[in-house]
Amino acid sequence: MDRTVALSLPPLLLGLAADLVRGIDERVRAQGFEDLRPAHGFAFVRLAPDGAGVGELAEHLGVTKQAASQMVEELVRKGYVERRPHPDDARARLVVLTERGWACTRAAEEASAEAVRPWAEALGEQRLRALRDDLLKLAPSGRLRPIW
Amino acid sequence: MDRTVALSLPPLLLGLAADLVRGIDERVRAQGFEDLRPAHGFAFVRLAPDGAGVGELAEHLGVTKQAASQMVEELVRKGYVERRPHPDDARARLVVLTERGWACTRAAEEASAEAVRPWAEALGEQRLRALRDDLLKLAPSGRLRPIW
DNA sequence: ACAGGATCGTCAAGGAGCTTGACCATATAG
DNA sequence: CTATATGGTCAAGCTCCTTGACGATCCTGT
Repeated sequence: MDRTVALSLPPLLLGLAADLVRGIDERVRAQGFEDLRPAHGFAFVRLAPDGAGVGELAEHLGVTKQAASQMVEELVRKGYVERRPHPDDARARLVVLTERGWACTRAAEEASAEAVRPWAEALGEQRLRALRDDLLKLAPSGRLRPIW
Repeated sequence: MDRTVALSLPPLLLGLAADLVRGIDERVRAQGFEDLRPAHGFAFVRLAPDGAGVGELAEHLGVTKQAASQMVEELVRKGYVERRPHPDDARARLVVLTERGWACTRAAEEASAEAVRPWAEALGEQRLRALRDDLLKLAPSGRLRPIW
């Protein structure tokens, strides 16, 4: 395969990803959530549906349980989540979003849509959909972790 | 524009970017460069052509001069770069790759090509080229910085 | 029923990588 | 030829992550 094409992809993709993260982060902060960083957004993704345990959150973020526990402690202190006793397991605790946590999640969703909007203008709806389909085929793992 | 498409793009793109970084990093390390992290690769990108000053490197990475200076110090200690006096400015120093630095750069290039190879198989050469063209239109800024 | 081991989560200490603030040396402008 | 701007470093501190140790609760085999 064409090596020139192959070698041009990583910088383009990583640059675009960095721009995207920055764009979303700025908008979310502008909505009044200035005490949050992008990493917190990745946590919310896991916590949003039904809550999760600290271990599950750690697995999702790709960090140790201790690190996840510390992040939860921070989010509790800032009022975005709360720890509840797990219904079936007295060892475990279920970390769930508070109302403020949900408000932030909605703001992040809106921010994402706005950050992507210029792409629709640049590519057209059709190619944007094709882009989505292509990315879907490349099957990224569920893990959303800031590795670099 | 279709909100569903818009909202599906960020996780896909970020997940793929994370996978890509991990894939390249693993291959580079496997080639014997175990004392380097992805962030060093971004530095090499800026240093490779003709070297650069600490300030320029800092700008490229999106960190303070002090942070860039510390990274240079680390790379000097590990033998990947060296500091030379700047020909025209006695204040400045030119940071350039050593032979080992160039070897690593070549290894990273090869690693990138290999990490992308599965994409060509999944999409076909034509759509991969279209993907490249689309990403090019979305004009990411030159900055390659791990923000999240 | 219960001993042995696995699992959930936290506490504590330490380290890597970044920041801010202060500072020299040199370059450039008025 | 002072006055200010710029390139780079030194030092201290902060943030987020890690490893290690631990108590509490669960599960499994006998």
